[in-house]
Amino acid sequence: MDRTPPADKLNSTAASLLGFLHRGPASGYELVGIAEDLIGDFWSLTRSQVYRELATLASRDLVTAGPVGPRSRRPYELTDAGRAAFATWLAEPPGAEQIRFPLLLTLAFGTFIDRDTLRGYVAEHRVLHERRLKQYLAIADDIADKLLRSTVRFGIHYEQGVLAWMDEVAVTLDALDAEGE
Amino acid sequence: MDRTPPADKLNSTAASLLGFLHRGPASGYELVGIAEDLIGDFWSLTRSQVYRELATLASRDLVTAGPVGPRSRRPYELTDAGRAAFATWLAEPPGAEQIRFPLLLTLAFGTFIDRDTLRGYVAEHRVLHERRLKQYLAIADDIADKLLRSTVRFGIHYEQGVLAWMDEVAVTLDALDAEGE
DNA sequence: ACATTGACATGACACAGTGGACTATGACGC
DNA sequence: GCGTCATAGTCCACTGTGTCATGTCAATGT
Repeated sequence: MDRTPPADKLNSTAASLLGFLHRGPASGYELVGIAEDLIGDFWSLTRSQVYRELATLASRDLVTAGPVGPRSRRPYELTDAGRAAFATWLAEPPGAEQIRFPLLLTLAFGTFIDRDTLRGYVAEHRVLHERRLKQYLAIADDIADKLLRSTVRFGIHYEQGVLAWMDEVAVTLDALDAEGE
Repeated sequence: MDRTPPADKLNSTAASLLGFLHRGPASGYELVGIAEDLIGDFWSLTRSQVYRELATLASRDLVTAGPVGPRSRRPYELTDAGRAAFATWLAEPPGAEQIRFPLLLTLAFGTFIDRDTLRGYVAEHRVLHERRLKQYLAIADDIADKLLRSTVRFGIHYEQGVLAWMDEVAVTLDALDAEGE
């Protein structure tokens, strides 16, 4: 039997860390911030996971840990092996998105809830999505990197879709009330 | 100090299981199938998690495990306590959606990839989203429950947004090629 | 009758990802 | 000097995902 070579695949968090480190050395805390800034709403890095992965990456020599700096901040730097591993990872086609949208679940159970409560839930989410859309629109044109800008453009299309859908839901809820009369 | 009462909060998988069990007794396998059918693309239940949660729910008497049936299938049934716990959970406003979209991450790292590869990634995803949109459109009008239908309507708005965005990305990629000339 | 195949069904496990609690450090205002 | 707050890292429990192993039953061919 051919024994499978180690392969040492990167998980997606590790891969994105290597990616962000191309911008220069950064600490775990900064990396979380960078990811949040750049595509926070469509790609999450959590602190715990980041620090764990950095430790693992360091042990694999894909990054090197610098000396602890000012605020006990420890910068990590990409190694050549790290660059190579990232390039390999990038060559794989990205997987499908995953979405978990509790509001949709709640709506699916809508028969168990009174309509005003549902309306309230939708309204609460609506303000959130309006805020996001507004913010995306505000920053999109200032992003120099066209591809990075297109990720924000995704956000714009997404939020517009969500808002249009919410309008529709409002109409549906009213229609149900009218029927129930 | 007021000691916090146990509260015994449900996680969202457990809650959705209780919700789906309102339709009648079902086994773990069936529950996964039901969830998949009803809102599969925007709410995931994985088998492992479902079986774990069913065991936990049973130990809390929120469901009762029936005798193992035909294909070693074990049906679970909602108890009154389960119904109550579900009602309590429903009264909490649903949290924000979370989305992890690897393609966006890849795009954010677009400077490290040649444009044709990117185009290929986008094209691959495109067929997937076209297929989904088509399917949602095909079934939406046949869903009797208006609220359930609105979850599919979400899918329609979402996929339309994604497709419009992909068109935009294609233009952006072409523009970058033209510049690079 | 009996083996083969394949859909159905459960479970075990390892790993990835999340969220909260906790500690410590240093900048800043007072 | 002292409190406060953002910064920064660590730990831990739990939730969620993906894969593998095992078993069940029906249909099919021989």
